[in-house]
Amino acid sequence: MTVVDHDETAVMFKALGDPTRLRIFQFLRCCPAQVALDDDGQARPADGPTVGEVCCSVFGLDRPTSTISFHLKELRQAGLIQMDRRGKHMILSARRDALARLAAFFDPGNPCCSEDNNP
Amino acid sequence: MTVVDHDETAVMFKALGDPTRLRIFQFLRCCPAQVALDDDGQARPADGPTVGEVCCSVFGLDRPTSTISFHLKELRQAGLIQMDRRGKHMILSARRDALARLAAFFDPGNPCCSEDNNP
DNA sequence: TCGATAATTCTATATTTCTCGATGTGTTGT
DNA sequence: ACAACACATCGAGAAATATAGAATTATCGA
Repeated sequence: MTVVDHDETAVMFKALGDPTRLRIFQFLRCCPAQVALDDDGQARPADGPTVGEVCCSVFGLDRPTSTISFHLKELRQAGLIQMDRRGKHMILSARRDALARLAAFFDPGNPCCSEDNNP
Repeated sequence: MTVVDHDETAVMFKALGDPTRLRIFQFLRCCPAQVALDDDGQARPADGPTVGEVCCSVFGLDRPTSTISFHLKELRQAGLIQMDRRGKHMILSARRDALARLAAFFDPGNPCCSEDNNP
């Protein structure tokens, strides 16, 4: 059984608790980055929305990129998104492990009363 | 397909984004209130943890009830919990519709790219 | 190397949030 | 009616957060 760390999970929820960040996250979730295989065999986002594109698509130019940058940092530090440099751009993508973790948190079949969650 | 209101969902996430509230919510989720049938045939929590019990179980007496009250109000206003008066006590319970909504939000099968979510 | 582009960091400010003690409200038992 | 109990609300203070503009870093192309 997966041990759920409440504090880490709370950080994720807090990150998603801001409407601006939630819109960004939903946008990224819906525009999955193409993946390419690394030299190591690791899958890495090879193409996808950039910071500017998110800023434009989600907010229609009426917000400075510094604000978006701030929110992207929050999402990244919460473990919700990944940012990979691609030349001058940064490629953004939602982290699937984060999505899986949150999905598991709300899974009705999840035995939440185990000692993992109620120490 | 259910239309997802981002702002309302963000309010839920914000409510769960505080460690104190997340612990309360998890506690309530794991201690489901017994339900009784109302005169109208409506199911209502008939028994379950009270404010004082939550305060004691989750925080071990080292917090004033006013603080817990503040967080319970946040959870209630976010639509995450229900509070029913039972004499001097308040019976607390996690709202199943909220849980279902959040579960649907993270459901991998959820077609998040529909116009519902990307206006 | 220089300029242009993309994005981050810095600084300041306004707002919100969390916390706690004191006070208030509602209910039960006597 | 009155005291005791459970909980909510109020008020204040400290801390965190969101926002935007200015300055900075990093990368690419000429």
